[in-house]
Amino acid sequence: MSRSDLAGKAAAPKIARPVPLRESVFEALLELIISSHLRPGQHLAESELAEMLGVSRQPIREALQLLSGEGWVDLHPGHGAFVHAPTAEEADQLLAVRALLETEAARLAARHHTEEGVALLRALCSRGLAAVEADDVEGAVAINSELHATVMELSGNMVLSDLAAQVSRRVRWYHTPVARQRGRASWEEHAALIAAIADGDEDQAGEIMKNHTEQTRHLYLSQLGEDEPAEPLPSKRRKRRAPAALGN
Amino acid sequence: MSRSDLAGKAAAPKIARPVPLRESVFEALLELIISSHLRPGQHLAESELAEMLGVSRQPIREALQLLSGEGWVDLHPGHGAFVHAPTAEEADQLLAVRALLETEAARLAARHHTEEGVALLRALCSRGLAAVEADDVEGAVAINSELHATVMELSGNMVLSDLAAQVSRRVRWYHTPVARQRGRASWEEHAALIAAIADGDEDQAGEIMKNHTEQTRHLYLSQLGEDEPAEPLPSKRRKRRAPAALGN
DNA sequence: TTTTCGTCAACTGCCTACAGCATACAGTCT
DNA sequence: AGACTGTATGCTGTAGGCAGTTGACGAAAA
Repeated sequence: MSRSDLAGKAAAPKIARPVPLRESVFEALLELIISSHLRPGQHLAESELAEMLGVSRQPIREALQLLSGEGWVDLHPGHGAFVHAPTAEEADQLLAVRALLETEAARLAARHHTEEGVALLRALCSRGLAAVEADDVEGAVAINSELHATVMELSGNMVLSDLAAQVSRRVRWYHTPVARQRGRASWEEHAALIAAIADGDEDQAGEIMKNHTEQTRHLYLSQLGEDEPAEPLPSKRRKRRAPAALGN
Repeated sequence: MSRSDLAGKAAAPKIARPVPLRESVFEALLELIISSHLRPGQHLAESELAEMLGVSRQPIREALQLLSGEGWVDLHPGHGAFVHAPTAEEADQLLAVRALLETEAARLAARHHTEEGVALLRALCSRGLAAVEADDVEGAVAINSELHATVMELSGNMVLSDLAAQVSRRVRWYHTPVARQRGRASWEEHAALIAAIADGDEDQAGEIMKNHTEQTRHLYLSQLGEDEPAEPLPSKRRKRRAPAALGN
């Protein structure tokens, strides 16, 4: 009797992770991409990567698929993988979508706010402020991410949260040191946001988050405009997958 | 010299598609999942699927990764793949997010509207209406999808468009025959939406799309409430990657 | 010189095979 | 009887290898 006949059993497997090789490869390649050791548009030969990382081609292939799913590389069937070439236009769109998702999350968080949730946010906020005061930029950035992620969690919409996380990861392409520039102001906005959430004031929370994210967006863009020499490819239209047949 | 040294070359390869096996497998498995031949929570043994489809495990693995990326299956490292167990809660969240994305798209489409775009929408709308009049449900559904996809395109935000497409595909889990129920009303809303877009009236377009999608959402949910025996678990908060324990 | 065709190297997609775990079962001990 | 442990089976993760195809380079023809 094969295990798959036990439909519905699906007892939650232990999350003791042997950390499959594919994930290490994923991390390694991601690091190479972010650090620009693998450059945008570059063709990624599986054999080459396999040799470079000392593994076989199989884990490489799977890691590439994961990377493709998050938008780091483009997979062209029969032609291999290419490092995704980010454009200023795409960055703008990415940040706009992120703003949209986060704004909605803030509204929902305000609607469903709980004691513990607000307490958690407040704790993060003061930790973040402390980090800023101590000039601990790395720490502040980390806490900032955590705070935003927490707001997403508190929205109660897991789908929204997952999507936002995905988008946020992609923004890492443009890892300009924006956080350094916002400093205190950003954390004051956070405090105001938390207050609005605690009051259950949806509109206020949404408005604050909107301004907050839009401001980050403008900062990113001005930063990009400087050091990005603009993309060589003029934003080619991607092939479309079959549309989802569903009714409205 | 290896080909990958030619960074920046990245000439978009011809999209002459030999249709890799992995994609056929993807389609086949998706069909099996949607048709409930593979049931939610079921463990998918690679060897079994491989034998069933007459291919080796490799394309199966890759197809499973693709399916995982779109939320159809859950991958648990070291434990294999499980058919994702959708819940009413998730459906609600999915539809809420879709409404959010489509509403924003409608606003943007109104802002950036063009002659051709509006003409395209009008054509689709009348075709859709004709299909409804002719009781061609399948056709109407297809045209409806195309119309919504077109609005997404016209928003000019490719990231937003892709994300919405992804979400819309996931909604196919809940492929209740909603379209049959909305009928004419839906297409009248479409017409109003197009008029607002043509006028460049963002707020109006956004409002119409919001109502439009929210209505669909309510219809879906009421439908789900009926024929879905409702998930056994009373909307348990999802753990990190723990599978939805189904049918205990 | 420019164009076309043939040859060739390299790469992708796929298959087979093996090692390491995880789960299930049976036998043993308390 | 119940709990525990050893064993066996099946599955995943990975390696290695082969066939088909793509793209590039160079030679021959216009």
